[in-house]
Amino acid sequence: MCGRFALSKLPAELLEEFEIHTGQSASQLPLLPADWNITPTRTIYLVRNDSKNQRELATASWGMIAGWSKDRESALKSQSQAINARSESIAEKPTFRSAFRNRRCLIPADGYYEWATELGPYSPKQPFYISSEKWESGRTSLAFAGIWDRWISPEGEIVDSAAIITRPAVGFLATVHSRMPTFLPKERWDAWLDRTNQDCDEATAMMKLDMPDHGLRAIPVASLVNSIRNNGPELITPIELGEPQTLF
DNA sequence: CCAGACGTTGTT
DNA sequence: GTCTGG
DNA sequence: CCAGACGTTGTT
DNA sequence: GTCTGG
Repeated sequence: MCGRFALSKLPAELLEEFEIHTGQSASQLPLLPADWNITPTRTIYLVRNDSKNQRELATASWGMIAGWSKDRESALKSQSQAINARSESIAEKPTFRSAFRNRRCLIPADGYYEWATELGPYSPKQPFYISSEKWESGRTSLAFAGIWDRWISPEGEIVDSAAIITRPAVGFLATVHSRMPTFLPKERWDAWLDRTNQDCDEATAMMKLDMPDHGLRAIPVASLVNSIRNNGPELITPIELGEPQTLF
C-alpha cells in the first residue's frame, strides 16, 4: 500500500513534468516544503482538471474526508482511515464512488515507502524506498492514481482531500509487500483526468497495466523514516541489508 | 420506519 | 448523501 | 504507514 | 490490544 512518501519538487518543476500548460503561474501556487516523510493528513500536491476541464496543480489534505462529515472531529477521524482506496472496490464504496466518477487526480511523488512484512523474506518493519529507476538521470516522479473530494466545514471552510488508489502488488514489489499504489503512465493522464468521462468501467480499465511495476526499483533504507519526527534526504539513503532475519 | 455505517492494512 | 441492518 | 497514548478533577 | 495523530 502506500502510507508514507517523499516529494521534494518545486511547483514549477511539477507544472513542467505533469504537462500543465494552462497558464497557471508557479508563483501563485502554495509552496510546500520538500518533505521526505509525508504522512497521512498532511498537505500534498495534486494534478487534476479544474471545472473547465483544464489541467491544474492544486493542494489537498491526504486522506479522503467524506462529503457528509458533520464536524471537524469526525472528518479528521474518517480521513486517517481512508488514505488509500482499493482499486478492486473503489467504484462501489460509498466513500469513494462519486469521486471515482467525477474527481480523479494524479498525486506526484519522488518515491514512497513500504515496510516489509512477514510475507517477505525480511524482518518486520524493514522500510524500503520505491522510486523510478530513472530518478538519478531525469528526476522522474511517480504518478499515483488518486481521487479527491471537497468538504465544507460547519464554519464554511473549503477542505480538499485525496486518497491514493492501491492494487495487489506484482513482480518484485510483491516480495516486499502484498499491496502497491496504482501508477499511471503519461499516455493515460489525459483520459484519467478528463472530467467529462464519468464512466466507472472506463476508469477501471485505465488502471490496468501490462507491467504495473515497470520502471520502478526498491532500495532498503534505515528505519529513520519510521518516526514522523525524522525528515531529510538521508531518509532515502540506501543501506546494506544483512541476511534476512528470522525469529530464532 | 430510524439508526448507524460509510475505510484500509495487517494480523489473528 | 446513500445504503444496510434491524 | 508507524509511534505513542491509553485518565480525571480542578485550578490556572 | 486498540485508537489517534501526524
